[in-house]
Amino acid sequence: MPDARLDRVNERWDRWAIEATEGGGARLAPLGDDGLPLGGILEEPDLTAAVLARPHVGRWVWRSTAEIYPRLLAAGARIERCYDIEDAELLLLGHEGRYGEPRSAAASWARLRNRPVPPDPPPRAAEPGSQSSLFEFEPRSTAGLPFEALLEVYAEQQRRHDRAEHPARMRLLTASESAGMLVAAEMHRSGLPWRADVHRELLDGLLGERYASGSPRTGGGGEPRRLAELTDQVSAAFGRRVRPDLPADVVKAFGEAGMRIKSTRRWELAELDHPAVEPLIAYKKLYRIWTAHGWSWLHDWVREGRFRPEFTPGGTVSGRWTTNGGGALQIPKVIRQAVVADAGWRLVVADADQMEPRVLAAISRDPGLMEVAGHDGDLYTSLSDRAFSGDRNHAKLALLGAIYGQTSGDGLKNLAALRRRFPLAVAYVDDAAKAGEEGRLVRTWLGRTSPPALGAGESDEAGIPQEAEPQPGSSGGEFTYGYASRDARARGRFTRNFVVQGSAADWALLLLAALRRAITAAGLRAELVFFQHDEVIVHCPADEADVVAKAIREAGELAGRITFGDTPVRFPFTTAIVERYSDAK
DNA sequence: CAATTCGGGGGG
DNA sequence: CCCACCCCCCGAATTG
Repeated sequence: MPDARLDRVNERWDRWAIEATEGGGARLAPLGDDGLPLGGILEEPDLTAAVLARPHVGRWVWRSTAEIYPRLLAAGARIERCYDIEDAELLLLGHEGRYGEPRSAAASWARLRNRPVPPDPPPRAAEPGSQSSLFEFEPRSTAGLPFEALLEVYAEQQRRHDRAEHPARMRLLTASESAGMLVAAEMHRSGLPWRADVHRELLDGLLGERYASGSPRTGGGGEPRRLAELTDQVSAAFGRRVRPDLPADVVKAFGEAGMRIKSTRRWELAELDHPAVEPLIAYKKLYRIWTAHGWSWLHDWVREGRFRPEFTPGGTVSGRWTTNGGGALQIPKVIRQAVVADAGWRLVVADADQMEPRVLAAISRDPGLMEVAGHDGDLYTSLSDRAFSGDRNHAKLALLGAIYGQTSGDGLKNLAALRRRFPLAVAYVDDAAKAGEEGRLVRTWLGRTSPPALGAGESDEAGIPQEAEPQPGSSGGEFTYGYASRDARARGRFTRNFVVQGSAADWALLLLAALRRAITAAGLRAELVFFQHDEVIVHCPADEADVVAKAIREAGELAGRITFGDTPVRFPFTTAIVERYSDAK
């Protein structure tokens, strides 16, 4: 029971730790500036009621958002901010160069106390069509760790932020990724509006009806008529039965026709002059839709007019999100016709314009590139006017080449022009590449840190130029390019791209947080329903659409200032207010 | 037999 | 000379 002192802090303090207890209750404690509990620990019988009774709490500190927030949402308790201890642990470990150590709160506490560190539990697979992690309703929300121990872990994490290279940025990183966790849970709950009837019509039109018999995987029907026809056309072109879905068979068939190919990739087939090419390419496109986004996918993933993928903020090393199940970040363009707003509602589809080049301008502080990125207009056009005599495509390729680490082709010439005009920008990514080649770590603007090179740490070679490795099957005496081995160069391309892609992901977290807050503050019915690297979709009543579009643009600019500080770089969006996702752009 | 790898395609 | 970066998902082939 709360004593009088706790009742007082209840009113005054805005940071509380909380955990769910067995039977739907909660354990909670107000925290001081040092992250330590101010007084005792409270126990209350109803988790949701405990949260709803404390609207003054500005930040809820908990072990895992994915574990606790879905049930709060289900009970109608949206919260403003949280701090996700296990997510922060992952970011802090990375920053400390301890990538790969277990990130559970239990592991963190064990390290604190010099006890045996438990390995992380294996990630569970997504459950098709699940409303949320409802089957996790009761289980081990405390994960075997006493609440007091969890609080110790949190307090120590606060001190670890202080020791980061840029403490304020690191705090912003963990806070914004925690906000991302809230957004992820809320998007899962809202779901992307999905018209199964439209999807089915689409499939019937593209693939034709299904013949009887066939693998259940493909929706209880056999191979669709259109695929069977294309298989016949391919076979006719070769003069024998050929299975288009078996690369080995296709390679062999072309060989028999006197055409040697290394693979059956689309671009390679497109080079060939042969009657089988056209039906083959058509087959591949449709086959992909059939297997990955066909009737079976629809059955597995769409419930009651919504597609509810599980979003994982920071799911990739660079900080980009992943989704778990359903392939939500790879929805083919043609399938987007099935994403339709509810009656009287709209989809506001917003795409950040040339996000990565703008981020490079912001992080490198290159004066010329900041100038180019300081306008809302097309960045590549503006770039080409300055340095590529008006050739937009050359400008674009050069910039992307610099960001990706292009090593050959026409882009290299253009890269030289880029280097002359934007020396700081190119130096920024070159430095990141050099760090990677030398086995050093690099960080995003906010402090997300690259994983170490494989075998780094055991080797004394970090920082020492390595010899090129002989190619398998080569006769030795391999020509060496610069100093770095093939692996080191690959790593250089990775770290080069990491600082840009990752800093863009930093910005995207702030964008989502700002947008979420703006929607709430304006009291809109709008819901964030989709996020894909540089693109957001908000589902809202038609009369809110203009306000939402404006809120997105403002959130983009705000995210730019919060993430990168004082910068002239703009972060504009292309927004479309549509009823169907496929009508955007 | 299940688990892993390969080849191909989808997204940014 | 490595022939750009980050991913997910599928079926077939291969491996344990």
